[in-house]
Amino acid sequence: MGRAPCCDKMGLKKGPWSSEEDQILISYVQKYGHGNWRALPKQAGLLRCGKSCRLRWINYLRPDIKRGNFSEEDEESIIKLHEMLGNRWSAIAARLPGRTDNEIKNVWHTHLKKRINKNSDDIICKKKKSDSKKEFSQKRHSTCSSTTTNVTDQSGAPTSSSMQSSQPSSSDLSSVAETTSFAAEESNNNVDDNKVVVVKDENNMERQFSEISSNFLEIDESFWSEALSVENSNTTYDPSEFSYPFSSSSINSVELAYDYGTNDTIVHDMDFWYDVFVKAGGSPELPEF
DNA sequence: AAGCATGGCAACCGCCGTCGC
DNA sequence: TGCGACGGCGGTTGCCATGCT
Repeated sequence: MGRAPCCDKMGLKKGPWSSEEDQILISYVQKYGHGNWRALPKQAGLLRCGKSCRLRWINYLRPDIKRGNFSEEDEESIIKLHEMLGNRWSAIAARLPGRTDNEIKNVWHTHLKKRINKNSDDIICKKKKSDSKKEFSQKRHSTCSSTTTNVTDQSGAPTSSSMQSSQPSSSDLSSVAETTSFAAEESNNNVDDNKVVVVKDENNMERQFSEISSNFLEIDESFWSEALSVENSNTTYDPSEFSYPFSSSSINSVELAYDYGTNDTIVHDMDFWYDVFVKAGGSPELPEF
């Protein structure tokens, strides 16, 4: 069953590309483009399969390829992106202009994975930081004013009441961020995992965030760096491409990642989320970019 | 200097999703 | 609706360079 690999065709060359082959491919693509990879080698006079041509072009011959060693910043970006996206090399590459998925994958396996393991001590430190954030979150219950309501969905998924349909336009986001404020009172000072914070924006529109402290702990540097990357991409993002929320039970994450969960998803300005996060009791020391 | 081990990286393989017929 | 062609992706392989003994 299944299609035979295209390179199984008789007479097709495999292995490293010669400079002559490279030149043929480059000049052909520059002249005619690469509308059909399978047909390309035949038309260009290359004894390669289309897949091989495509790979060679994408990973090596493309004019916008940034060659050379990865900078420290690049490597940090990869580590953070991998933390958020996992082994989705193409998604990571899309956020690093000029770098290919193959290159990033290689760098990860040869350098960064080892570095991560080596830095496991740092992860422990990060955990301690999260613990202090939790402490901060609990402490604020005695000082921060807000209203709370019960979350009714047993699965932990956002309830319909917490997924509001009214959405600000993208252009409104900055102003919303500046003026978001808490509703005036808190009915219960105890930490209760079934409560949500109700935040009102400048239009007096209620916006709900759960107070499940463990969910708050998921909103760490990774969240902010991903939010930043989404913001910098300057496009409407695809929720499926966004690693937050990790699960439907992460009510805060849902609320943060989606603009109240409608189909017309809008990404809030990161300042907005930071404002909400801090006002909701997140450590003001975070994020650290 | 020779042989072996290890690392780095280009390229390949096979699976999957999408699209057109 | 089913099927094949195709592109894209992630995992893996294998070659070559370098380091070590």
